[in-house]
Order: sequence, then structure tokens, then C-alpha cells
Amino acid sequence: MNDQEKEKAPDASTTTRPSDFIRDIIAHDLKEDKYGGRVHTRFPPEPNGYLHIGHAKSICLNFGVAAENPGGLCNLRFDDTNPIKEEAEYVAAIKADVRWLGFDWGDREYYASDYFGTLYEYAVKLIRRKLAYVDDLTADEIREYRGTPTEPGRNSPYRNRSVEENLDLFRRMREGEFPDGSRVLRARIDMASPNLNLRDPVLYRVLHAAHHRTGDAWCIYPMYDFAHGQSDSIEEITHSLCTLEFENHRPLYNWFLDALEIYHPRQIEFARLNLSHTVMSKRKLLALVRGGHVSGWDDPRMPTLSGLRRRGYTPAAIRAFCERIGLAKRDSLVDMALLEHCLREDLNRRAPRVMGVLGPLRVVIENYPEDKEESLEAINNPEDPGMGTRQVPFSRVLFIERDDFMEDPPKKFYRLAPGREVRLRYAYFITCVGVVKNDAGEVMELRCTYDPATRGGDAPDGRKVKSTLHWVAASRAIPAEVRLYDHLLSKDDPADDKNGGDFKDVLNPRSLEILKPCYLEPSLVDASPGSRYQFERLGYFCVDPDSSEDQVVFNRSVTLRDTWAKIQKAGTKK
RNA sequence: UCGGGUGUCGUCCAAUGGUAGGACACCAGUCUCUGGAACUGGCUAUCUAGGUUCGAAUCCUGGCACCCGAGCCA
Repeated sequence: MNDQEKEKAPDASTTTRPSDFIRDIIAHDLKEDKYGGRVHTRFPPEPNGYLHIGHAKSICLNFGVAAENPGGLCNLRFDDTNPIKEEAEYVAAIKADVRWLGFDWGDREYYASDYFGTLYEYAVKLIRRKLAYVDDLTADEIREYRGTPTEPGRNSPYRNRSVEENLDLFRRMREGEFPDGSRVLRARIDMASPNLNLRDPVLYRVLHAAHHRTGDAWCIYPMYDFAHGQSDSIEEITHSLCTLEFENHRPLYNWFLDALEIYHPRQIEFARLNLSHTVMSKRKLLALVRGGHVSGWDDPRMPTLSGLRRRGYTPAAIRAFCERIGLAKRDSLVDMALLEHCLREDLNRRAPRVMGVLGPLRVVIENYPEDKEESLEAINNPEDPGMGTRQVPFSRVLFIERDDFMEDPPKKFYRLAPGREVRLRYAYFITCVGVVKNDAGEVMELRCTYDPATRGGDAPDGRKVKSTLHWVAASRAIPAEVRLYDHLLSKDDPADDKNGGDFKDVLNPRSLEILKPCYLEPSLVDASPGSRYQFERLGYFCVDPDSSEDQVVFNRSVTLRDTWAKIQKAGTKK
């Protein structure tokens, strides 16, 4: 990680506090002294996959709220109740991502599996109170008995077993006497409840599987619903912030807390993040990885934190984004353009400028001596003079961008064309005096002359030039591979697949374009993976870890705003 | 069909009975050695029908639309 990554999220004293309905509720609770002046949140991921930008919203909320309140704390807790799906590898990746985003959970790293003993005791307590029973129905039968949203369910024939029998059966479930799926422990609530979650939910299932933390200590595992609320209670969380789909579960969590007579956090639900032109569910992201549509979880097109990091996103940009999208209960679809805006805003301030040519076109300066080379001074960041200057070499043969030349330019094109004079940034004014083509009529090379009086880029006679081009001296250019990315999906809302459509049907076939060779200015020789630059006039780019000794690879993080591209697009539409 | 939730510019979020505002996007312009950045201006919204009120996005009533819910997933 470079120092851009090491920077932590600013603390409350230096930030303006965001305002939203959750922070309003918390402020109100504080005023009423509901939790003895405490604010204690938690970020509770399941270690069954990688974190994505939607998780970042939750991380920024939970850690943010804690940081904004004096003495506020936020725990990191892994909801690891399903050993079949969870792995230690994910735990490590999640911790790294949260840290990278700039947040710190101190020594408060917890696991639902830490509470398996307590949860077991809680279950026994419910049995003793006649509020839970062991059910021998099969999974299919349980589903049948549950009823539907419009019809009530039916009681299981095992619902009225004695406390003694339940205690004995549950103990034997734990001791491994029964095979997977043979019996479950259920809460005894109300099979006619209009809330399906209250129709005798399953509390424990038999699972003869090793857990990544508890090993073979258990062969029964609590369901998420039986673990989550109680874990929050055990940790004395004041505000359990979660997404909307758990709103229907809140009455169940409250039922457990009341039946068990234990500490009662306040749960508040908010809408999860949806981003245009991508998908967010782990299931769909996994499908992209498995289907080979992307190179992995950290493919720079993925909305995962590891993907965004590799793409060149900064933690600060992601945090700013999470703040700007706000927080509410209605479903929404945030425009990817906002995420990109936040990245540009951050990188504009901090990324050093360099010159790189992505689509090289050879230029020979006819009146420039063959063997001459000079060194010109270039500004590293016009937004920040403190970043200093550097030297770039200039010589007779150069590369410019193919798109910066047109033989027969339309009105609004004011870059290079035959007979036209432009400026090479920080170098000289040049005029195109000839065009060399191959047999197919393709432009292979430009012949130009330069005006020695314009050294550095200013004309002593004050004449203006309409355009400034970036360039690279051919003799000193570093060849590179550059990967351009576009939206993963060509449709803004992939969830909009009513007619049985699959999000994979709208995969953007041009989401990745590999350019090679591209030519970069020599100051980039030592660029290390993760380093971010602005290639002038093109966008922000980041060195990819695929780079090797003989081949540097850059990812385009985001383009610069491109007015000319817009003009062109408008032109082709007409 | 039952229960829970949600409806404000193209998009996201505000306005907590008193001038519907900000950001992104878009359009136009200023400036510019990045067609970048910055700056200026413009554009467009309260789901609907009634009611209460001097006054309603906000309160009441009735519709409508969308989201979540029938895992031994989380």
C-alpha cells in the first residue's frame, strides 16, 4: 500500500457531520438518555465473499456514526453461523478492505461463533419456558406446514413435546446422534402469524461440518435469525443498523430478546445501495467470476472494494461517495457517474500529471536536428504547486495521439490538421506540413516543423494556438499496456429483468479494451503497482499489479470530462 | 390475495404546517499551455383523488404504483 492508502478517515472534529434520519434518531435517543449516553454500532459481514461498494455504505455509516459521537464505538463482527459457506480467507480479505477504507475497530473484533455456547444456553432457556421445541418434520414438510402469505400455517405434530423430551432431544442433537436434516429446534410462536418469520422459525439445524473457527466442536449451528439479534445484545450494541429486508425480522428479534429477557438494542433499517450499470448481490458477482466474465473478485470492473482498489479508486473517494448518496428508506439506483465524479474530485487534487500516448501516431519534426535531445520542464500538478516540476525529453521523432489529428477536420475539431499549428504541451508550437500514408491510405506518420522561438510553449510574438497536445519523445518512450474499462453492464438497471431476462444478457462486450503498445514519458520508469497518475487530457490511470520488469500495465480508473467526445457523440446521433 | 415498507427534478438526498433546496447529470457561457480543473447562468419535481387549514410535500380519508416476506441462507 502506498501512502495514499494509509491515510485514515478523518475524525469527527474535522468533518462536517452528515445528517440523515438515522443520525437524527440517534441524536434523539442520546437526548432522551436511552442508552446511558452510549453510541455503539457494529459492522456485521458474513465471511462468505468479498466486500463491495454497498458494504462500504454500511461501513461508513456504522463507523461514521460511532466516530461522530463522543465515546462512540463500532465493532467488527463476523456473522459466521453457516460453516458450509464461510472461510477464514474471506475474514482476512474483509478485514483488509475495512482497514483500507480507513476504519479501525481497535480490539473489538468479534464473531458470532464466539457466542455459540451462550446461544446454546439461550436455546435451552427457551425450551424450559416451553417456547421452543425439537421438530422431526423434514425440510419439505416444514415448508408445507408453513402456509403461504395468504393462508395460515399448521402446527407441527411435534409442537407439543414435553420440556424433558425437548431437552433430551436437543442435547442429543448437539452430541451428534442425528444426521444432517433429521431434526431442528424451532421457536414456538404462532403458525398463523401474518409475518412469516413468526411461524415457528428454525433456531438450530444439524450440520456435521467443520467451522473455520470452532472446528469440530459443534455439529449443530444456530440460524442467522437466532444469532444476529442476540449477538448485538451480547455486545450491548445501542443501534443495530441494517438493510430494509430485515424489517420483517425485527418483530422476531424483539420476541427473542423479550423471551430471553436480555439487553435490547434498537434496530433501524435503511435502503441498500444500488449502482447503475453494475450488480451488487454476492450471488450475481459470484456468477460473473465463475462464468469467466471477469478475471476475478478484484477485476477492475467489479464493484467490489478489491476491484475498485485495483481500478485506482481511493478510499477517500469512496468515503466521499458514501456521504453524498445519503441515507433513506426508499429503493434507489445511484448513477455511477456520481462515483466517478468523486474519484475525479479526489484525484484532481492529488494525482501527479504525466504524458502518455494511448494511440500512437509518429511525428517527425523536419527542422529539428537528428541527434539533438533537450530537456523541458513540466508541472507535476497545476492544482498543487507544492508537487513541483519534472523534466521531460524532447527529440526529433515523437508520438502524439492518433485522435489528435484529422486530415479533413470538421468545424469544431481544433487539434492538429494539415497546415495547422498547435502546441505540444510544455514544448514547442508545431505545424503539420505533410502526411505519410501507406498503400491502404492509412495515415502512418506526420511531417511537421517546429518554431524554436516557442520553447516551453509560449510564443514571444503572442500568437495564440487553438489547441495543446500531449506527446512523448519516441527515443525515450516507455512502452506499456493500458487497459480501458467501461461499464460492466450496458443497461443502467439490471434488476429491471421482468421478462425472465438475465443480467448476463446485458453484459457490455466492450467493458474491457486492451491497448498495446502505448508510449509513456520516461519519468514513469519506477512507477510501482497502485500508483495513480493523471495522463494529461485522457484521465486517471493506476499501475496494475500485473506489471512486470519488461511490461508496465496501467488501468484507466476514470476518464477526464471530455467535451470533445460529447460533441462527437452529439454529431453522430444527428 | 395477507403482513411489513416506500412514493419529491433525469438520478440521489433535503425541506419535521410557512419562499420546494443541494449534489450528480444535462444545456449555455467565462477562463485556460489539459476540449481538464475552476467559475457563472439555465433546465426540470411533491404518485393520484378528495378533505382539514389563512396556508399542506408535510395532517386525515380513499385509490394507484413499486420494494420485501412462504431457506434447515445471511
